[in-house]
Amino acid sequence: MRTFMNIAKALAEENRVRIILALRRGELCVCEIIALLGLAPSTVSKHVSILRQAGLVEVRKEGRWMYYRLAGEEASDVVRGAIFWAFNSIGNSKTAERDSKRLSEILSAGREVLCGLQRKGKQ
Amino acid sequence: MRTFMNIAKALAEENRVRIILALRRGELCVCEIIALLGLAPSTVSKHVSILRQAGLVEVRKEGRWMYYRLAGEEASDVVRGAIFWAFNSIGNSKTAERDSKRLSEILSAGREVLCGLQRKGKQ
DNA sequence: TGTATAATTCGATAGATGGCGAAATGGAGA
DNA sequence: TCTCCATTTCGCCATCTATCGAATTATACA
Repeated sequence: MRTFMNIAKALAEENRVRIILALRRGELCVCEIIALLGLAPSTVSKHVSILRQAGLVEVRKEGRWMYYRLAGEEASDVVRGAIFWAFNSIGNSKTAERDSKRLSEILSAGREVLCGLQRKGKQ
Repeated sequence: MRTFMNIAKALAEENRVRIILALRRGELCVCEIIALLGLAPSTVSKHVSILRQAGLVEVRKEGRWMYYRLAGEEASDVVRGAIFWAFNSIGNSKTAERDSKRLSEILSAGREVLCGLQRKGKQ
């Protein structure tokens, strides 16, 4: 029950749900999520932390950057069920489409622009 | 998105989730839910109201009593998906079993005892 | 019509939560 | 080592929410 409640609480906030939806495309670093949601870095960090504690997302560290991704097939039934429910319910919602478009712009600008020019793989 | 968020928020509270689980057995009147959860009537009323607004439960009025039941097959995908996710995730949890046992006791005592002797269907 | 009662609504309050900015952390590069 | 910067943690504040008791509503029955 505790696990389920943690996940339900994690999903009970729209910005966190938007993060989940945005991660369908693949992993994102924090600064990209910040750009998408338009929130303060500390706020976004808190949100992804809650999603991580709930088991909905996983994290990979690369240098100074943290890359978040959706929990995969190895995740528990509860987690996969939650993600399935969310995608099925709002995967095609207006909000999801708007965010998807916005995320395309953010990513097409190049991660170098967004996250600093010093980044590994800059051009 | 609004619909989904309403449901997610409704599920983000343990007492409300316990109500959902308890309703698997069939409809319950408010006083039975009160007995199960051990909360004040006003609190329980608020909870079922939130569940109803989210579309997770439906209500039937019979005299002075309100009978709540789970949303049925005619409900939207979002609603049915939420209920499916919850049952699949915690239908067999310790909490669910404990509540189920407790509910058996409550119901076996007879609704007349719990909800008043004046009730239609009394012996 | 009056009383009793199941349920809801209202009003108040304590605790949880989302938000930000400032400070701390940790890794990359000079 | 020192500096820079992405991210996180911390402290604070505003808002939301769960809870209760009191008042209200609505229905059954005398």
